[in-house]
Amino acid sequence: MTTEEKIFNAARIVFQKKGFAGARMQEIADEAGINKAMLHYCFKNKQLLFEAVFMNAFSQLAPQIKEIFTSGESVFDKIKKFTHSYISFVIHNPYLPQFIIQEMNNNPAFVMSFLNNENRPNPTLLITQIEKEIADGIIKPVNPKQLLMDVFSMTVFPFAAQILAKGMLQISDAEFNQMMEERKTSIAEQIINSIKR
Amino acid sequence: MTTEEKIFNAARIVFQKKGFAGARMQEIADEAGINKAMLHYCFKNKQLLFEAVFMNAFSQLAPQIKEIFTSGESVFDKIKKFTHSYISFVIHNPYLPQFIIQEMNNNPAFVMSFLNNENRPNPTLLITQIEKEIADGIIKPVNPKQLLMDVFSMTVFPFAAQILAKGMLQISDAEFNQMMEERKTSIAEQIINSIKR
DNA sequence: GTCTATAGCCAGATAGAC
DNA sequence: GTCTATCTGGCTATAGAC
Repeated sequence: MTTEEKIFNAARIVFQKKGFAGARMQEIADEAGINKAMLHYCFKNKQLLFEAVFMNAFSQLAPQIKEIFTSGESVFDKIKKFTHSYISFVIHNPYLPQFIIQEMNNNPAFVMSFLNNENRPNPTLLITQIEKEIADGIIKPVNPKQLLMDVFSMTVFPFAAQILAKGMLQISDAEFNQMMEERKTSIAEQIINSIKR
Repeated sequence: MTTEEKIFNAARIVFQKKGFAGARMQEIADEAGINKAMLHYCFKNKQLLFEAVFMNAFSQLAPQIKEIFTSGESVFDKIKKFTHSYISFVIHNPYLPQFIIQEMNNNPAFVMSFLNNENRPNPTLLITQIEKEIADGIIKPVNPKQLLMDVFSMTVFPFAAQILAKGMLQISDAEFNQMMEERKTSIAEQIINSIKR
């Protein structure tokens, strides 16, 4: 593993746990097992190191969103695939959702820059598809955006609010993971069941 | 409005927007329209000021959780009441959920201290009640904790991930509020519909 | 490329006048 | 109580030896 990779991985851990403002360059250096000066040698400054980490985090999740937004399958299949692939991935990167949401709130301007480029996932096609399947009598009449909000909510929230959820519902780490395994299929089942004709 | 109240309100605004680590005492003082030294005169230090704000934020939401956890109504009625009252409140305090979730992640140890006291909302009774209504044939067999996770997810997530959700689904502030109004009733309808016998 | 030492700045906190 | 001025520590960033 190159020094740059060691720094990058350490930075990911620290930034995801503390956020941009709370992270300390010294802590990242310690985590990487190298000297603080190397961070600046490799990544110039804190902001650029952060942007590298954030962009990487975002790019790991974006393809799955893009898939549900643009693939040619039926709406039901898309929902099934999304919940399954998203949870499968994020169960091994449990701090990613909260990290992204947090930094979006703390620094919306910066983040919007690459939510507004032409590569951002665009829901228009999927919304049109939902409207078409409603017209075809496959799906009950629903607000397509509400449907998408439901899917994202049920899938992402348990991870984004992980500590709160564990504390409130009094569930252990093991039980949490077990529940998320179940949700890979149960979320799609419930939603599809409630909207199918 | 007393000076203390001016400071407290300013602190709430800044802390909720920037988080503990990102907030600056100077910014809070400017927001309050008073001098930085007054912050320390009134609240001793940044940590204590933050704790006052956080505890206040948490105590505004806790009663609604307690209500669903302990009141004597049916499970269906509880779900209906919770989604309605939670959204009604939070629509006027839209940064509260994200604020609480963020600081829980950044500083779990501190927050757990008052999630672990005897006053914390305890879900045990509600879980028992759900199991009873399942045994009575009112509710289909489901994992009670998954059911609660569903309710919280659908209700809280849109606010917690507000900026992300607005960006992804391309919805304006007005449209967002309109959607949340609909969700006051639609969430409960969908969930109840999917679990009732 | 990797380190030590340090510059320079900024934010939290305090002293002290009024 | 409210202010101005200042101290102090810690953090980002850099200079410079090896």
